[in-house]
Amino acid sequence: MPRSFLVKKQHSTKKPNYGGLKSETEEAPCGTHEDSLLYSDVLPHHRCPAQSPRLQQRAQPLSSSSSSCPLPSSPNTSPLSFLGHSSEAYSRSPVEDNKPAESCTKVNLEIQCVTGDLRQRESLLPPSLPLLALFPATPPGSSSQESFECLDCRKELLSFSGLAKHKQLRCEWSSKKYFSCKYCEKEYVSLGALKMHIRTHTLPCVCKLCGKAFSRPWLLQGHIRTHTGEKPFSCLHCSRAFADRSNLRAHLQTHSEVKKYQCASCFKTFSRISLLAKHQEAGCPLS
DNA sequence: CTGGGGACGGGGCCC
DNA sequence: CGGGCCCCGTCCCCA
Repeated sequence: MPRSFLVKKQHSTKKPNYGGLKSETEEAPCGTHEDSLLYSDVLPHHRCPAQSPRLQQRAQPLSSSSSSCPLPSSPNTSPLSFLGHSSEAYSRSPVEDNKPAESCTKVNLEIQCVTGDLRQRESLLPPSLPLLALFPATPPGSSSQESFECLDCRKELLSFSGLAKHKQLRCEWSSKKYFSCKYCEKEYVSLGALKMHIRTHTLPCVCKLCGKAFSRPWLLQGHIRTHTGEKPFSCLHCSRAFADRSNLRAHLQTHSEVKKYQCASCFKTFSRISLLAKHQEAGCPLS
């Protein structure tokens, strides 16, 4: 599992300096803090068809140049900047400046999603660039009969109204919605999942003792136990206690005669899959 | 080198 | 829909 969002990134120091984190997030303490979802947090990446894994299969060659994807796709670029809106107004977040997060939550949220809906896509385009001009279903010179192609399912319709009706009522792909994270490339089918994921970027839960930031309250609670020394998870087989349930679970493996993870070659068992992996990487003598 | 503990992460599930 | 919790997992450190 990638740990790119881990706060702890200084491998050489056991006690990382969280001063920088504190300055950015201390005004958004967990528990009272509401997720600071801004426009830019939940606005979709403006993917051209070729950017979507699903759409990629059906992507048609729109153009040989990068202009085939006229919409901005960089997560660092305000998706609305090209619409004439103030880029700053839509891209600021607690991570990017030191404004109290609470002030950001007052922003009237406009949740959009990546969808195949023609009207929504069109609304994201500059008024000067009609959608059909960007994605002609009939390449110039290839046919005399003009048609309108659904970009999502490749079905061709004879009229614009037919295309609109198709997308509204019949196109299976057009009803699929995607919520994209502006900080990374991840996509989610629900807004709730995306909001939770965004917390791994914004890290709204801040330890008041050391300033370290976490994505979720219970992670902070677990961290606070490292300060207080509280160990609520006790082993039933010995006197040991743990601050973390996962660590108790791992500890319970040490009491087990047969460990959970077994080498298929020598049948030696290990309490952790990482130990089994090490055993196999080092070269099992019987393998 | 191995095994175990500590700290922490993300996704999913339930309420 | 959001919060809390659980599960599974990783990485680091140390004996």
